[in-house]
Amino acid sequence: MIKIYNTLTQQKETFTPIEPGKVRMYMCGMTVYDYCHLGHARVLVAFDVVSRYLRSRGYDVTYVRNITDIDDKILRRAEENGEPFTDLTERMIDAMHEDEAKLGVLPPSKEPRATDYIAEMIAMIKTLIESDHAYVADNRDVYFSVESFEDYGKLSKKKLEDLLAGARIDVQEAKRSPADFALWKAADEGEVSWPSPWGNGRPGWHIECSAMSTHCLGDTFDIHGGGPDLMFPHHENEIAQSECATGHRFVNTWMHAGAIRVNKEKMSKSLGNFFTIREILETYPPEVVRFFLVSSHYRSQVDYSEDNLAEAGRSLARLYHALRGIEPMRSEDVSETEHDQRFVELMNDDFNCPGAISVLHGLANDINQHRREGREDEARQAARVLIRLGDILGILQQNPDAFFQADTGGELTAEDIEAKIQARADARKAKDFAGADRIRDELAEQGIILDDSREGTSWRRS
RNA sequence: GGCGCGGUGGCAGAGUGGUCAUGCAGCGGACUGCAACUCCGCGUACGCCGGUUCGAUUCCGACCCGCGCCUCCA
Repeated sequence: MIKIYNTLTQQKETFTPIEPGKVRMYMCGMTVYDYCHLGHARVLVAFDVVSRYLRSRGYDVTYVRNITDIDDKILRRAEENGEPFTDLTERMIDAMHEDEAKLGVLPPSKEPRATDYIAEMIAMIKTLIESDHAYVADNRDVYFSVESFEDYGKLSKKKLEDLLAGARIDVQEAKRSPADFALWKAADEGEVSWPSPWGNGRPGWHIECSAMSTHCLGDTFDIHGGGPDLMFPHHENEIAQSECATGHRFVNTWMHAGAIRVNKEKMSKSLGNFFTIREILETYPPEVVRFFLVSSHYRSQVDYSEDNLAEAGRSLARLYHALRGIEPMRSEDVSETEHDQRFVELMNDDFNCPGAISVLHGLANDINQHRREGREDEARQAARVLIRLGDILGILQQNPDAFFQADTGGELTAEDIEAKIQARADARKAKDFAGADRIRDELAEQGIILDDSREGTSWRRS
């Protein structure tokens, strides 16, 4: 029994898919006008884990994550760059795919792009106009009439009168109500546009997600997720559009990830305090970044700092140490253990990854203990379980040596290091400990740490 | 101002009405030529004040502090 915290009801609920055995989920993806930052990575990883976990529990998951490839910010950036907006978006989509792959984020089942769904958006807008939920304004924009939907605000718990009273809402002449939002924006001469019954224009931001999710998943689907800052107005508006257009409940479970913070402030584009995934990957291995992200619950906010990332690296290293130099037993020879059960118990409770990681550490401890006491089979079995559970979180799938010895731009090659290790072994054999220690110290200065064991000496980059 | 979330040991971070989170760092011991790795062990943790209770970090209320949303942002 899986429980998920539903933003809509503000409580954990037992998850019951609409269609038994199948899960239909949608996540709001990126607006591709710039490189992804850590906040994006957070959401990407969080929902990647959700989909992996649900699949591991036997669900047939259809995971749709859109790409917003038309938007004012994109047009502005392309204009600044002096390039067609499609060049910009193609480049950023490629970059995003690269970043995702590095972080171990599996491709979604479908990745619809807004520009491929203009017709569906227009159809939906038409329906909304026909049912008086939307209107064509004097400036040729089409707006959704917020007052026509009595549940408006149910997700973000906002009251319409409070929103209307809010001094920060821009009162546009053309809108009937200041809280109304654009479904279709009329294009000026020379602007990027598509033909529509209301003249040339481009879609508003929110309508694309309603059109794409409905088209790919149906009027009602199981899970809709996204970043914390999408709850209002984006998701609120999606609900309004979709429920008015289809007449059905839009989404059963709403999931929102917590924010990444830097110095106690939310990492965001507007504050400019963001770190892109690629710049962080210049310093930290991708798996460490992912481990850092899954080390805290998806709904809680996490503080980005070098120290926290470094600590995540040390914690992950402990897990890989346990796996090093061991041949895991074949999966089919390892049945479910109490560690698996504990892991599932924790993950069933709203995807408690930090708790699940504690199970992984328990497994590492078991492996080390078994090996120390010569129980090779037990160790190999536990190693299999560790790798199997790690896979659900998207970690621990590398060869441990590859993890420890990944080239971080040091001057020494693996061959150099092996040669020095041999030289040290010779010195030790000759009881020249001073000489042996000198070699070890020299390597340490280059960031190479040696681990001796009965089987020999292994090395890793610090 | 409205709405929402959170304050756990040196740090990170789960969780629970009454024996254990877990990791990092630290300390002691074992192992080691010495280290590293590993193993064993250690540390008056639950913002503050009341209330409920046999018993509260966990439930209720007040208070203090921090954060988020209310505008484009994952």
